[in-house]
Amino acid sequence: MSGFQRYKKILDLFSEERSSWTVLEISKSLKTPSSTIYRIVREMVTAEFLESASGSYFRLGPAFIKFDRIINFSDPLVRAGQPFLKKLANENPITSVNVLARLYGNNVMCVADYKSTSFKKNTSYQRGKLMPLTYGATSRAIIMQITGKRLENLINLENFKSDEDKTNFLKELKSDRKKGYCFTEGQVDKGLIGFAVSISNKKLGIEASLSSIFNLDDFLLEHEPIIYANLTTYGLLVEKYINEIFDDIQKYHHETNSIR
Amino acid sequence: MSGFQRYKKILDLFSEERSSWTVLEISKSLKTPSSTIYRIVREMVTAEFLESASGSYFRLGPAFIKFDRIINFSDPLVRAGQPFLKKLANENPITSVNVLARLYGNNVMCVADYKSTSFKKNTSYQRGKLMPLTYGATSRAIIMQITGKRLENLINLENFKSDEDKTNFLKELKSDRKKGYCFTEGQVDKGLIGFAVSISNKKLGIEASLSSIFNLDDFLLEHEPIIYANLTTYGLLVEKYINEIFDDIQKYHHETNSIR
DNA sequence: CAAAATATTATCATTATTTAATAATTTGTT
DNA sequence: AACAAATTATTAAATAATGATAATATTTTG
Repeated sequence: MSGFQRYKKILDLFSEERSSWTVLEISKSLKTPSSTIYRIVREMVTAEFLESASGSYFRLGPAFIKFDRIINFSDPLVRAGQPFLKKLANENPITSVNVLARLYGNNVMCVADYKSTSFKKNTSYQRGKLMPLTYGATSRAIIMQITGKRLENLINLENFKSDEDKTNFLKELKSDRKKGYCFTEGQVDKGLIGFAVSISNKKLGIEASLSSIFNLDDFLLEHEPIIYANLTTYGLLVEKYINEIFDDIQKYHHETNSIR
Repeated sequence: MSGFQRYKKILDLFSEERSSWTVLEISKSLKTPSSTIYRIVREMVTAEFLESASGSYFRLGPAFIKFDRIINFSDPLVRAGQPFLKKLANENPITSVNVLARLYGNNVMCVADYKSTSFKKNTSYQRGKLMPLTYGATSRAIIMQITGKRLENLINLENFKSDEDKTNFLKELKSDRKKGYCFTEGQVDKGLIGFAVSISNKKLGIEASLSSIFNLDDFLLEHEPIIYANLTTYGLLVEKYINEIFDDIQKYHHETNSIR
């Protein structure tokens, strides 16, 4: 274990389910002597990536909150899309959760969410949550942008029950790509349905989606056209704003570089 | 530059104002050969602490969003306090921003915030934001819990304009400690006033505060008793819930340890 | 579409850091 | 105060990082 991995392995132990660890527990878990872990943990506490809690336990430190905030205020997708989520929620015909998600490596991650105040159920769609790659409209609207070798590689990482399932998935992907939007029912959370459109920006390397999630019970067929119209309109708006933000960044970098 | 510092120094370059850097820029800024930076950046991209953007720029990666989420769902202060912020906002006599903040090392950091929907002004009180140590009620309600040598050390890190300023600050701190709450006017944002109470849990090493921030223009003297009553009530409730969460954690650790 | 310019990765001898066993110290608890 | 647990300090040996340079990739441009 060397380089950044040394630190990453420790951080990866911390989860929602198990959010505090003692040095001895880490040491056992990573099969590394405690004197080594003590030194590494001390370093990370100094850097505020860990902090000591009660009873010789340690937990994740404030550095993550700080950097998350910086991303939230500077990530082009979040900056461009966040303000529209609430509007989308208000214009949807029924109560909804509205989500911006992105491809990160081999995962789909939700980067912003807005739930109508009257939406009751707990959902899996929350900022920071990793989503399954091949389930749900949110993810599908992202993968359907990807083609060729890269799509193949991504898909091969997933465990399909059978070859038939895989072929089916690819077929649906193709038809969704043609339609320009995705719809799925109960694939992520039971009793919920999702609609999604793609969002992308080649220059910024953004492969994302905008989606609205509804209670199946609330849904009537007549809502469908309004939902699609909203998603399409706001999807285009988000892409437009991403472009504007991209231009701003370009301009800024140009300026700061010419000053030197 | 060695150990975790090697990585931290790079991450610390990224800010709200300057959220993307090229390897060459990093290399210049840290006075380190680019071949070295290329290697380190590659490591961090693999670990998702950085990600490559367009035009050979890099920005902060999704790992921060993921870990922030884990903190948000597991930090005892956030878990205990978050749900009350909205209630506090609704019960306050005038529109408000309500904030949970914590001492982290030598800084005060806002860890959760809820703004009444009708609150118009932009404020400095947002999750992840570092607050000045000696300005504002939010910070003061935290520092007033600290005494002796530790208080001295903290205070000495701050630049007071004069010795008189420092003595004054300490005097006010003492009187606030007696009263049990803090009030300040326009110290952080112009035109805003803040009220705060302390929140602490010795076992968990939490030194925090709960505060409500109002527009000076909205404020009438008759609001004061209600504001204090709300803050005090909810402050105690938050402490109670922190204790319950602490007991849960204890129990969980006891169980998982005895299984082994 | 080829050539020039940039960006990125690979190589490797040198230098510096990390490791982990053990001892020493500090901290917390009855 | 006495004990146990947690943490830090000290080492030689093992390992990894550095940075100058060369080799590729990738973009940009004429």
